[in-house]
Amino acid sequence: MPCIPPARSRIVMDLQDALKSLNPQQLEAVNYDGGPCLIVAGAGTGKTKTLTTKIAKLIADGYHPARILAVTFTNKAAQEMRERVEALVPGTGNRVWIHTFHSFGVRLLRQNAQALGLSRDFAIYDDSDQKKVVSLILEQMGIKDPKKEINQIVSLISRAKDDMVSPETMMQSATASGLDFKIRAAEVYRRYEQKLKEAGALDFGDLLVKTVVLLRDHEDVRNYYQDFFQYILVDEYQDTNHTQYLITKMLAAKRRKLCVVGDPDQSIYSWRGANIRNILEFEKDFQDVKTITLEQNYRSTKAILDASNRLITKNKKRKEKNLFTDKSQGDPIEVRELMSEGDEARWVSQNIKALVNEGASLKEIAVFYRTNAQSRSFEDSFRRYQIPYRLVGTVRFYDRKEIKDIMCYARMLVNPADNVSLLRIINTPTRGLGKVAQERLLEYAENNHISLYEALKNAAYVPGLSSAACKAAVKLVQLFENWRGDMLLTDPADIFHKIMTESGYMDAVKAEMEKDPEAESRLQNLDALINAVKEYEERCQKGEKEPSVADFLQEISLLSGEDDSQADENGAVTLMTVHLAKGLEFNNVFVTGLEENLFPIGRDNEDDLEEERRLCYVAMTRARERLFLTYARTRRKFGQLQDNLPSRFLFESGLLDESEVQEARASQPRYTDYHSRYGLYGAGAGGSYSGGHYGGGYARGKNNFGANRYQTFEGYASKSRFQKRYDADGYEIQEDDDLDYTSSSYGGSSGLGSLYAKPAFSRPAPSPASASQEAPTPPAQKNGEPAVGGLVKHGVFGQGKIVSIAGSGDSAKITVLFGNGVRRTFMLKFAPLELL
DNA sequence: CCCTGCTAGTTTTTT
DNA sequence: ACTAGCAGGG
Repeated sequence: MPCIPPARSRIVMDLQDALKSLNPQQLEAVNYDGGPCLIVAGAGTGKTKTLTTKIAKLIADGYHPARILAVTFTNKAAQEMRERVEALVPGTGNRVWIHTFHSFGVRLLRQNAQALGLSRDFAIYDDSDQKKVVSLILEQMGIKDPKKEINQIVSLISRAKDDMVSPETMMQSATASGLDFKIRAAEVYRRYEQKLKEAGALDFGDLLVKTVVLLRDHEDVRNYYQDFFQYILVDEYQDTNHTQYLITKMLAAKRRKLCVVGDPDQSIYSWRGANIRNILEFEKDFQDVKTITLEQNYRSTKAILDASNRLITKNKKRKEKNLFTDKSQGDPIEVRELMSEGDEARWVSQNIKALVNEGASLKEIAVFYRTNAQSRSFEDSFRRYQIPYRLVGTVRFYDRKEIKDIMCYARMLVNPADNVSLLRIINTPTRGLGKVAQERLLEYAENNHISLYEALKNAAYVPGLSSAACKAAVKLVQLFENWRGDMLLTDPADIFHKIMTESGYMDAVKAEMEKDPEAESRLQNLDALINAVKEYEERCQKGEKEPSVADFLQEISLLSGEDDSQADENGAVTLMTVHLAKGLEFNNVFVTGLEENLFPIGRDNEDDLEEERRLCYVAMTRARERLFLTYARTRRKFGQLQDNLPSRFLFESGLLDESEVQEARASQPRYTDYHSRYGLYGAGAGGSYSGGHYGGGYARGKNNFGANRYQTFEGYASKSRFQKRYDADGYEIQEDDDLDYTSSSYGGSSGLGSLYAKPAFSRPAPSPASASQEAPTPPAQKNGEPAVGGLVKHGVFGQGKIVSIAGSGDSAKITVLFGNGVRRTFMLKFAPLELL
């Protein structure tokens, strides 16, 4: 966890020491034990420390650890809080209820599944599952082009749930609006709820909605928890949504022992349904609120704090608050204009190198950007400069294909009605239940109001199902029934292992490795999954609960990327979106892409702009010592080159001066001019340039070559202390000119079609050019039966030897090793081979 | 069943 | 610019 350097977090402090180390406001927050309490904690003001100390103090004062509820924003934050409480009051860390709202919901819903008519082992659908459901519904509704609407509708449904809007209510307002799309969306929502119910599944939103319903409609349950929780603490309150607000309010209604902590200036999740009003109006929502503001910042230098403060005061809708620090002024903040995103990445890389030379540790360096897409240029550049990095929050472990596949098998075991999961793996690995068979089965299930799995069981009665498919179905059902029996006898890790092997999945991956060595990582991931299950089992042992597949599934479905990326954070630069940076801190921070239309990203109303500003504020306030801000004058978006202006946030924070920029730009040639002068641009590129009339060049490269050289001209509104580090000729980094000719074709008008100019080191083409000119070859099996070891001829690949023949009938496959080393597998019935 | 080539969507952020 | 997902052909 980068937010607390290990050296510091390992200091074991007892409660008395901790109390002594607090400032008066923090101490007041810790000691206050009256009614509802709002702690407005600015960036870097020791919020987590205050919260954990407060929990420890409550316990010391006689509150029962197991009857304190602390809600955090992420699982990772929950974990951290747990550790810190444990350090302060040993033996209690695992007893306090420390959860995210979602995992708290899971816990409550499991405990009270009966009251809601819910299975304890409900499945949890993530957004890809949601999408799948919506797409099935749209298909059923006969929408012609369903793909277009899926994302929009999923998002509408999720937002509706955040606000406790039912399908019926949504339909009413849709009808009132008269908009076709809205009416359709409301109808999809209704069917969606139906489908989830049938599948015994809850989506993320449901975890909160059902919790509200449970507490609201079941007086006994409500009473029980209102009494049970003696104290409730909610962190990151500025990012709570309406359902979370309702849960908080209901739980705290009786005892009124509620403490919420947050910073309105760091509210950055409105797009996910978070409602900043929750914190702004806390004092109206609850009577006799005690408000404590933490304003002393212990994190950043004065320079950093001042610039951040200047920026955030440009927001109109905020609670007045003025952070101050005892720290020194520190190094000036560096703002740097670069010509392109490639340049930006390169500049950042060079500065990272410089920082490291000065003794900085890589793990104390972070690069932030507004959109995930921006990570790419940094990754490229870091690889060239050999800077180790870790990318946070992109592909989650549990989102990887092979993991999801196996998880879907497991989900089917726990919950046979889970159609979405079954659809995913019904033919993975391929077992003869292809598209047609799936359609028949789905149709049958739909007509008879049974689950897909039931249909599979009744395969023999499904009209139109081929006998082969029927056999395959019986086999698959047998697999599932066997595993289900095994679940009673053996532990989850063993079940997962059985799934992987007995389903044929392992073999399929291994077979894939023959062709594609990359597949090996999939095997490793599967191995990692088994390990994860084993770790889970150990956790259960410690917590003295019985491990089960169902429980494991629920636990991991709430994990995000950061939660399981603890691997190898030592000695690596951190790359992440600004959103993920919330709550973290680093000695050295680069905030990149500070351009209009990117950061702030194009949003059209004042509220959205204010949120972008808060986002920038969050980014800047992550830095302890050094802060670097960069923007690129041109950037590629959707493959189009765009000219951008520096972000208004640079001006608002007083770090850049309008006139400074204009002056510098007036005296400098434009980027595109430069290229035209050097004739680097080919005809194909012209269209994408603002000028649009540069012709006559040769190739269209990625052109950072030119951009890099350009830096020798100098003279921008640069305040870089590092600018002199460029070599006099600007060529210093030999390998960094990504002028590659592979990425683009010669101008379309040249008539060369798809011929690419490959660099010398590219892989040799598998098919000889001469062969590709030949006419299609006649079908196979002209003369007798093929046999292993026999010789064949292929129109493109030439002569080859039969390596293996697998399967029989229509699905028989033949693998041939050709003279040029190419190995190919064909369907025997289609193979364009001639027996020799 | 597997490969290829084409198209469309992506790029705002995610518990 | 890049990719995933597909239709169509072998």
